[in-house]
Amino acid sequence: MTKLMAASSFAAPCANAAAQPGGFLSHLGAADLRQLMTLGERVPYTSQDVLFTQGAPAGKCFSVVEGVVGIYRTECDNRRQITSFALPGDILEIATQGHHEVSAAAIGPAVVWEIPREKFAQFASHRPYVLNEIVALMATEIADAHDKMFSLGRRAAEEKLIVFLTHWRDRLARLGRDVDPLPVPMSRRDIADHLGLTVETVCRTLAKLERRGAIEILPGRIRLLDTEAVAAPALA
Amino acid sequence: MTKLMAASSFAAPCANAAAQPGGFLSHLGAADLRQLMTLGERVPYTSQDVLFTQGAPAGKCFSVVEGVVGIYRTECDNRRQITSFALPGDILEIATQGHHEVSAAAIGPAVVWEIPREKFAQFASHRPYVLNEIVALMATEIADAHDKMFSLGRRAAEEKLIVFLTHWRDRLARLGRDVDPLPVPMSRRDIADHLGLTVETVCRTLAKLERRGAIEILPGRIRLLDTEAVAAPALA
DNA sequence: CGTATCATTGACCGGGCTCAAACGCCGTGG
DNA sequence: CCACGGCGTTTGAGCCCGGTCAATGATACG
Repeated sequence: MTKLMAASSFAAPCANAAAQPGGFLSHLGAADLRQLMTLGERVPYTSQDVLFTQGAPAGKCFSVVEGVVGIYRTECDNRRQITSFALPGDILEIATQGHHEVSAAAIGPAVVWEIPREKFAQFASHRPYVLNEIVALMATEIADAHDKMFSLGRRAAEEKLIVFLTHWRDRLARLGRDVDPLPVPMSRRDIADHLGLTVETVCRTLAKLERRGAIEILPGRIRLLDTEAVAAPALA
Repeated sequence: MTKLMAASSFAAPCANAAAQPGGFLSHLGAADLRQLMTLGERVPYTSQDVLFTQGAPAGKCFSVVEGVVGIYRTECDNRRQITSFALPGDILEIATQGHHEVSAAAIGPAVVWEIPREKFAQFASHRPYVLNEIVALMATEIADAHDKMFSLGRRAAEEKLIVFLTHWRDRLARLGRDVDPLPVPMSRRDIADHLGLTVETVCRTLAKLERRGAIEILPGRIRLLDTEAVAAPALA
């Protein structure tokens, strides 16, 4: 019933695609990928490290290689809204011009592949198909944002949690991870700031779901039991 | 204190850029624009008309020419989240592949320029700079989405209203509209569904703001008085 | 003039927030 | 090795913002 942060389980090497800078640009040829690698560098971060800050000039693009990175927007330094959790293969700030509109920080240990904006622009300039990839990527990012806006504006606490957990499970599963006891590396505060709730409400709602037999809370993990039934009315 | 829908004020021709299909592609040459025009068509809509529906196959791109178009996502047909209000010059579903992720409906009379997806893709395929425009456009759309997520998750009702009104004013002002008595063509329900509130809360909060002297409620319009002072702590 | 829809206001309630305390885990230093 | 303190989690008590239900007024429309 208590917490025993098993962060290492998340920094574990992943067997598949995302180990390269462009799990996203998987449509690129091997030669392109190799050259792209040389233009950027792998940067390791430890828990809570900040990759970039809202308002700062945007000089690089980022791609998560290992771990989880939280993307968030703050105001007055007290209120925070985590807009997404980036996983290996996800790209950050690929089209940001000028200044960062959001901040990013590592949730636990992480490795990020970083490339200066000009170098990437130059690389893409004579590879028109790369732009198409980027457009497709941004389109799915926008679709995700719409989903989250609906959740934030129109779902109750319990439904927010269930949808969040099932989506999180689906994303990890798509990366080939073991999700039976679903790893939940982010803190209760992170979850709260992502769903527009408070820490207390997150704890209470999770406890309620556990009492009802919908989930089982383990240290650093959550086992999803009959969320399908509970979430049925909650799915699109 | 009551409502006298002055929708016509919003269908009024606008003097500047957005009268063309691509207020967005304003960087295009005149020749390009003229050809683009011939590939699409101007379609008039009346209030509440649906442009496209979430889940339907996406066959066209849209660009608002006159009026306001609400973009929304629904679930179970009762809950609705309006993710944005599109104004003249705004592009809709430009990069959507497959099916629409959202629906769109006219808020009052509107004129929309529509082009089949294949035709636009063909037009853009040998004009690489068009893709760059699209990427920039989507980047600002994503930044807007982050703003809205913050509002939905971390702002109280009063702050949501104030921020919404000031942003709306700024957008209209950028289009060269008269915003002193700020036109508010959307219904209270639309505003509620955009801010994650109920109709009653929107009414009550607006009334409270009026009582406090921050705004003045007129039929179809709202005059912003000292929102600067009230909104000061609410701005980023 | 009757009807439907929207806006507004009131009464009431409840979900989620606030404040507070207890607990477990971990790192630190004696 | 253990005591201590800090941090994150959990749980309780109480309250308030905002939702629900309901009634009234106002407006557009047929």
